[in-house]
Order: sequence, then C-alpha cells, then structure tokens
Amino acid sequence: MGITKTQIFTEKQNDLAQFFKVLGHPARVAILQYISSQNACICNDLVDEIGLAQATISQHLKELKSIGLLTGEVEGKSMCYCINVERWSEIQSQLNQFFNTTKSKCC
Amino acid sequence: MGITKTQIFTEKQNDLAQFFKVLGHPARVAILQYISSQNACICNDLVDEIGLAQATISQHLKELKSIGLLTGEVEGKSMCYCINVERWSEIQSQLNQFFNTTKSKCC
DNA sequence: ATTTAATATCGTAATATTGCAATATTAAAA
DNA sequence: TTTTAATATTGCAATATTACGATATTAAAT
Repeated sequence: MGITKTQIFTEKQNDLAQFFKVLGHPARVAILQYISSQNACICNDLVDEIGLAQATISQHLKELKSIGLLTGEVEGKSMCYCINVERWSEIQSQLNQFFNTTKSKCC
Repeated sequence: MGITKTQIFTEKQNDLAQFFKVLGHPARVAILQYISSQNACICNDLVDEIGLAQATISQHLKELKSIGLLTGEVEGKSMCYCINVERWSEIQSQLNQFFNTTKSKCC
C-alpha cells in the first residue's frame, strides 16, 4: 500500500511517529546539524554543504518546518532558516517521555 | 527516486536517521508501548490489540529487531518478543546527544 | 525596467513503504 | 503421524518518498 492506517492509532502515537519520521532522513539530520554549527542562520549554503540539488534541499526544509522545528524568515533575497529552540526542546522532551515510559519488565 | 543518497552522509548521520526512521511509524510506536505495558512478553496478541494483519505486524516486528530494539525468543510454538533494555537506553542516549549538541545560536 | 540571485514549486522517474492474502514453516498436541 | 496454532515469508497492489530538472517567484542590484 504505502498508506499508513493512522485512524487505528491515537493522536499521540501518530504525532510521535511523525516527529520520528521527519527526523528519519540523514539529509534532515545533516541540515539541522549544519544550521546549528553556524553562528549565523544559514540558507542555501546547505546546497553546497550537503551534496543535494536545491529543489531537494528545499523539500527537506519544508518537512522540517512542517513539525515546527525550523522557522524561515525572508532576509533580502535569501532565506534565514533557524532552529526553533522552544519547539526543539518540546519535541526532545516528548521523545524522552516515550523512552522513559516505555520500559520492558519481561525477560 | 525513493532512494536515499546515504553515501554523502556520515555513518553517524545515517545510523541516527535509521533509528528515527524505524520509530517513525505509529504501529511500531504502539507495538513498543504494548509490549512494555505487559508484565509478560507478548507475541501475537499484538494482532488483536493493534488492528493490523498478522503479516503486517510481523513485518513491523522485523524492523524493530533490525535496530536491536526487540529480541525474539521462541517459546513453544509462539514467539516471545521483548524490549532490549540495554539497546533501548543506548539509542535514547544517542538521540539525546543529537538533541543536546544541535542547538541554534541564531535569531 | 532589466538583470541577477535565491528560493519555492511543479512535474516526473525511480525506488521504498505499507498492508494484505496466500503460502511456507515450525513445534506442540492429539 | 496428522492436525493444529503461531509466526515468517512471499508476492503483489497501492501509495509515499526521494531526487532532480525545469520553471515560477521574489527582491535586490544594475
């Protein structure tokens, strides 16, 4: 199929999975790491830095924006992409909650 | 394409993305939560509990095993699936390291 | 006003993922 | 040894994702 049966899961489960899914691509991991390594907000240095076409980078940025991890502001004719620190912590804490509450008692 | 250009990323980035990716499906989140909610190791109650076909559940279990999150032991004619607690903590700590080292200084 | 540079969007091809029915496989039970 | 129950695997259809070239779009620079 390719389609996911989201109806049979809770909203929390779907949200959590969505966070994981967005982070589940090396380009998006690399984009976040690169942005965080710069003192200033970096835009399409990403195209040079990471070896993917501009259209592809733009697509990945869009997905990162979709869960609120990145914000993009127009800066002249460029874009200034930044990590949304609040959202970042929020998601980190949700993932940790998942890890901490999901513990096996068996075996 | 559908194919991911793993060659252009570091092994760490690929590994990290792979962990995220495996957790990036609500069925797999639900499976982990259900296993952890039981005192004993549960096998194909999962098929009843989660509303997916047996073949589909089996496939998801396989992916969770692929990153070492689950171990499966034969128990008579059933399987006993358990969370690998060591691996669990290891992955949690890697994800946290990613979150903690990736911080924005801009905006 | 034109050009230029940066980014987004569209269309498309290739591949991956999800899900299931049907069919193995395996081990206990009869 | 045949049956039964639990799980894995295979094959397939439908949809999603990844990647890119081509084409908008937008704002500064000329």
